[in-house]
Amino acid sequence: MIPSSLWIKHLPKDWLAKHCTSIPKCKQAHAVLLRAAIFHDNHFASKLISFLAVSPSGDLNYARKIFSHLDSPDVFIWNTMIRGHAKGPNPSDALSFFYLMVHSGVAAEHHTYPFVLTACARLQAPELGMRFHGETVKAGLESDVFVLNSLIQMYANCQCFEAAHKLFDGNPSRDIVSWNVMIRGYVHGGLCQQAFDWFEEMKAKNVGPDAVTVISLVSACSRLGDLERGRSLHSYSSELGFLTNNLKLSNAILDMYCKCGDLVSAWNFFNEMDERDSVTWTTMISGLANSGSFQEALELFGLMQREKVRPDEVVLVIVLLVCARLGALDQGKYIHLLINRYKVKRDIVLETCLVDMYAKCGALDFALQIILFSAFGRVIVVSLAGCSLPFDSLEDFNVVYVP
DNA sequence: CTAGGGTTAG
Repeated sequence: MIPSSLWIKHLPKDWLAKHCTSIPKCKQAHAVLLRAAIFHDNHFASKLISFLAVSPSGDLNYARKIFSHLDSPDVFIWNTMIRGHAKGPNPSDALSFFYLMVHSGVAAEHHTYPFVLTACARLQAPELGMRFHGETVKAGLESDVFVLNSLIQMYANCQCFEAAHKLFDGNPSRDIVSWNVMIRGYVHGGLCQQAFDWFEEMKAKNVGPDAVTVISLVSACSRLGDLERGRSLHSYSSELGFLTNNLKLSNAILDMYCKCGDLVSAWNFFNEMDERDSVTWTTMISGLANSGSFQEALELFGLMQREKVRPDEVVLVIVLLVCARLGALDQGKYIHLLINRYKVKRDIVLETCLVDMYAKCGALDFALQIILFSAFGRVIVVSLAGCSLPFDSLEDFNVVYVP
């Protein structure tokens, strides 16, 4: 048998980095590390962990599992775990990892703070963010542009605009991202006019703006239903060439036309797009559905199928709602079949929509079947329309009205 | 290795 230390030398140096591109491949890499008895080597484990924790097609739980077997993770690995959790569904886990790291004797550094501050921003926890702010000052990191921008973002997203301004005003380290996070914070808090004012000031000062700036402003127009301003941001974007190779901006503009009720412009824009992803399709389909064009929404979903775009849970929710609205049982059953065929993640929203669709289509036996086999125990069926509900708060429940 | 963006029910 080849000694493991020799065997691993035959792997190209970047084998792991290139290899960790999907969950099954990570499992292989994991096995290789175990066999080669280098699983506890931070250098190798960190490649695995960074894919699993940070990549959108990763798996945070798997990353945690691997992490828990490491003897003494270095600061890079800790940062990666904090980063993954800050962006994940439970940002407070990022803070738990931060405290675990500090308690294990590994000191936070300039890479660490942007991640914990992101977690604070998402948790709307400015008091906690202020504590980290203090730590960055003590560590002399406040002028690091990454730390600075994540501090501004944290305050702006928590609607602490005075604190955000204090950091922003006249700060020599600030850049285009500092402007963008301020604007984003205003839009997030519904203060859209302030966001537009900042945009004007930016242009006056010859800073940026870039595609990210425009996305925030376009989404402000969607919220306000401000078609005129949305349209002018659209032409502004094409003039400056922001629309080429920027699906996120294109999707935001498409959504803006839909939310502003201009389905004709939306449809034209959709047809002119040279690249579309599942969000593009979802946005257009939901635009049709929300404007009452239920049949057209289903037809476009059919086209999406023929174009072989994998439906995600969001678009399935929308078409299920359409089926419920139309009482289209056969189409609804077909959507149910697609959910199984594509192994779409069945979250509580999707599950509830399935129950809702079957119930509204009069197929109560199917609706009950879903409830019986549901992984979510809190799906409630209220079997008579108009009856009052015996709960003070519906937050913990998903209620389905059966007509 | 790091910061900022779009779609989601009842």
